[in-house]
Amino acid sequence: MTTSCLADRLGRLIPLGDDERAALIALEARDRPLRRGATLQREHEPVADFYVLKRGMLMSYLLTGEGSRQILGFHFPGDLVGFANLAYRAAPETIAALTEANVAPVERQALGRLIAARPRLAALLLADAQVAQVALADRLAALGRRSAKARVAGVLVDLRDRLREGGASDFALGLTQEEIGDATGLTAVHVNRMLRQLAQEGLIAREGGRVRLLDEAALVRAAGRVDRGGALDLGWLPPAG
Amino acid sequence: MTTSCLADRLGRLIPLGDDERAALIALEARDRPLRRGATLQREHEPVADFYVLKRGMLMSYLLTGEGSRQILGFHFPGDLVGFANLAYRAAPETIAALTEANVAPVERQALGRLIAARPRLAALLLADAQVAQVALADRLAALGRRSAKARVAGVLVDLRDRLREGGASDFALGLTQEEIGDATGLTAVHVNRMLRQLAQEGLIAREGGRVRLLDEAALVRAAGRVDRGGALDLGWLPPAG
DNA sequence: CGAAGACTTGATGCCGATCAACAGGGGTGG
DNA sequence: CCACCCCTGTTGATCGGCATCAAGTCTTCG
Repeated sequence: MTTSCLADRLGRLIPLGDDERAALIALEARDRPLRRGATLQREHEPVADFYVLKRGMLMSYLLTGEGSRQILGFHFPGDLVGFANLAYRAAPETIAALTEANVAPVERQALGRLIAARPRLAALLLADAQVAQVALADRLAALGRRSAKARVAGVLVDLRDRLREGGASDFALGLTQEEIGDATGLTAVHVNRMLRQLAQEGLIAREGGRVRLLDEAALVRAAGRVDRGGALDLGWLPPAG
Repeated sequence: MTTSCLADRLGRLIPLGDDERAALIALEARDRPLRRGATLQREHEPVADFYVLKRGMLMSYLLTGEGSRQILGFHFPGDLVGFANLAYRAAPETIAALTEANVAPVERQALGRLIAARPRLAALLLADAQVAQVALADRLAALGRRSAKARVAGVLVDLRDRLREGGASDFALGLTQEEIGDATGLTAVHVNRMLRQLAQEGLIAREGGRVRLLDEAALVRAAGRVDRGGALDLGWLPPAG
C-alpha cells in the first residue's frame, strides 16, 4: 500500500481507519517536482488547486507594494500548502520552494467529494486548519509585541519543532539571514546581530550557515512562547462512516 | 421563521436552501448576553464551545508574558467567534466584548453533526475559515512590514468595511486609542499622533472620540492594502444533499 | 579563477517607545 | 449639586531599538 504524508501527519492527531487513509492517499496521486527556488504560485495570479507537500521545504509569503516581503510561514512534508486558496480565484499568497521538493496538486472538487464522502475527515481538516490559524496568530502577536531577539529565537524554535520530527538535534536551517528577516519583520543585518547575540549568550552555536541549538529551554524562554502542544480535543468528531 | 446572523452572512457567499438555513439557525438556539467589557473566554482556561456572534462587537487577543496585549481581530454579527478553539482543550485566545453583545454558544458535537449531515455547509465553513485566515495573514504582513501610519489607516479601513455593512459613512469606532495600539502593535501615544497626522492630511476628521472617514480611497492607499474582495470561487462545493 | 551571493561589522539616523504632565468627561457617592 | 476619581485623550521631551548605508570577507559554484 502506498504511503501518504498527509495521512501520516493527520494520523498523529487521531487514529485513522484504512479506508480513511486510502481516501487521503488518493488525494496525493498527482506529483509535481519543484527545484530549489522555484515558485509554485504567485499572489494575484489565478489558481484552481491547493497542494499536499510530499517532500522538501516550502515557504509562503506576501509582497507589499514597496517590494518588501513578509514570510507567513514555512511548510514541511504532510502539510496542506496553499489551503488558503480554497475560497479564491486569485492566489492570496506566493509559495516558493526552499529546497528541492515534491507536491501533489489537489483539485478543489476532489476536496468537495472527500468532504461529502467522509465527514469525519472533513471535521479533522477543519480542526487542522484551526491549529494552523492559531500558529499564525502566535506569529502575529510576536511581530506586534516582541523584541527582535525574541522573534529570531522564535523562528529557530519553530523550525526545530518541525525539522526534528525527522530526528537531528542540530539542524541546517536552509534559510538565509534575509529569509529569517522577512519572516520576523527585521532586516538581514539585524538578524545577523541577533544571532551573534544569541551565540554569545550560549543559546546557539553557529558554524558556517549551520545552527546548533545549545540550550533549547532558554531559547523557548527567550522567544516568550507559550506551549500549546499536545492538549488537543478531537473527541467531538463525527464517527467515520 | 427565525432569523440567523450566521446564515445571513454565509448566504452572501452562496445561495442557501431553506433546509440549510434552518440547520444554521439551529446552531444559534442558545443565547448568552454579554455586558460591555465582559470576558467571554480567557486564554489557557478550559473551553468546550465556540460562538456565533448575534449582536454587538467583540475582540480577541493574546497576552504576552510581560503583560502587553496583541489584539488579533474584531468580530461583528454573523461571525464565528472562538472558532480557533475547535481543536483545543484550553482556549488559545481571550475574547472580550467591546459593546453589549449576545452570542450563541455552540457545542463542538453540534458542529460535528452538522458536518456529517450537510457536507455542503461543511465545505462552506472550511472556505469561510480560509477567508478569515487570509485576513489574519494580511494583518500579520502589516505588522511586519508597514509603517505606523499605514497600520492605523488599515484598522480604520477594516472597521469601515465591517461596520458599514449596516450603513453609516461616518462611524463611531467603539475603540480607545489604546485598543487601536494593541491591534497595530503601537503605543496609545503614537496612535494619537498618527490619527492627528491623518487628520492634518485630510484623510479623516475627528470629533470627540468619533472618526469620520473623509477620503476613503486615500486611506486605502495609505494602508497599502490589496483588495481581495469579491473574487471568490465556491463552485467546487459539493451539492446540498 | 572569477563572479555572485551570503555573511559580517561599523557608523549614523530615524521611527516609535518611554516618561511626564495636563485637560476633558462621565460616572459615583456624598 | 458638587467633589472626586478614573479613564481617555493630548502634547512635549528624551531615549533606544532597529533601519539604513557602506565596506569588506567568506563561500559556493560555474
